[in-house]
Amino acid sequence: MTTDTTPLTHIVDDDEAIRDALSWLFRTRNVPCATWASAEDFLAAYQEDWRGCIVMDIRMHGMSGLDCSTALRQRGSTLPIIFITGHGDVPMAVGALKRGAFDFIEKPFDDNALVDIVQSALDEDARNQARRSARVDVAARLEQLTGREREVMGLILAGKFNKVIADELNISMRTVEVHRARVFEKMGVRSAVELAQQLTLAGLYNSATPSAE
Amino acid sequence: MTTDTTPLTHIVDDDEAIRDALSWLFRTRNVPCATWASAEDFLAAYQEDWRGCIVMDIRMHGMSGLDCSTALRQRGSTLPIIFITGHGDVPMAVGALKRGAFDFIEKPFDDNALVDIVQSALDEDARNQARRSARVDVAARLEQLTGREREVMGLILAGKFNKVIADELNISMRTVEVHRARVFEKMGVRSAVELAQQLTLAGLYNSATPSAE
DNA sequence: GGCAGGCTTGCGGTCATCCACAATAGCGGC
DNA sequence: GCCGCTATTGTGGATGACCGCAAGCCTGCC
Repeated sequence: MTTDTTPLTHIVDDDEAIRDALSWLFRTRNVPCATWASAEDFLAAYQEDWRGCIVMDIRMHGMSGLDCSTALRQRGSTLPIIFITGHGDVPMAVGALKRGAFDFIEKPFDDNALVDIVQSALDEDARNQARRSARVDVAARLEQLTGREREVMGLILAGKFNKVIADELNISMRTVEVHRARVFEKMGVRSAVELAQQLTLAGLYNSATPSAE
Repeated sequence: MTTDTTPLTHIVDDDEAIRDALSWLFRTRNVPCATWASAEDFLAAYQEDWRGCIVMDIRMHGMSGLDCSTALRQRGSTLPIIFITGHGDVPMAVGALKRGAFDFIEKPFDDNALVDIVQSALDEDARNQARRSARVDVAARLEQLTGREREVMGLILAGKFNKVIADELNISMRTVEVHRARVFEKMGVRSAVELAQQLTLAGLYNSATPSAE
């Protein structure tokens, strides 16, 4: 678990008046927040393990909000982004949402509505982080496996007996047993069932389960 | 597999001129389509196993497109819906997309762009159907299980030994073995590993896998 | 009352898994 | 050359999974 960061609502806007207004709004509602005067500033500071959400103007001097969101996604971020715009149109809103924005609202907006949206964005991020950390954890464990162990694991998940695995890899059953034990140990599970659940949940293993029938 | 229906693009609009125009457009592009003069007509005819997508005006006499989509979702439909509007605004578009609409475009629209959107909607539906049919299949198998069998299955997926299961249910090991065999048989798998994969993939089992550590 | 379906159990045997103990061998780095 | 890591194999035994055969009990339904 590398999560030591508190959820923060990041305000990204090149208009100081807006930053101050939003900042004040969130603080009075007990929503921790930080402000950034440009997309560039925010991107420069951004760390992978940040949690929370982003409230960002779509039109700014320099990098636009849309470009900023694209850059974030490329860096693997899943932080929910709420776009704010003064002169938005339908295609822009649709494009932003289809690219994964959390919401898209127009100025002037209702304070209460925005706070509600931010709250649900924070909730979504919390859910994402839970799934994500599970995936990262499993991925890290997979990294520790040696090549042979990975091979054996694949055959275990294909439901094959140690005997068959030994045959396919042209090694003895005993060796398979050793690899198998190491796989379980390194993956932190105590049975093939747990292994299957862990990998299937994390979506890190595409078993070619031969559907019966 | 109950899928015997061909993917159809359903045009729902109360303006006959639009219906004719869209219908002509799709036919000339080899996209099979059907037309409906109102949301009510469409809903009355709609069947669970329909595939394809929906191109619907958001503002119509009688039931609106948004209400129609809500009704469809309540009936379990996941058909991608593309909204078309003459006088849409940003909040309306955002609302529609956040409720699961596939796209939201304004009139006048570009023919080629619409056909492209419909194509990707059809693709998405095909993907959804694949996932869905797997889920439905597994759900049907789960239905066949008796209460006791479901209980035993839960404990198997929790990674417990037959001995422990027998203990917890206050029955003999032999009985557990019988149930276990029936579970595998009815679920169409040949091992606990396959069972775990199938259920985890279908998302129909929330294993309280005690994370090692 | 009889029949079907579900839940239960025992016996005995085969096959698979898991593990401790013990050992050989290649490879890259200090 | 020694060390650490990985891959390899063997023996033997404890434990668990799976199966065929056989059978008793209870409940709901015709």
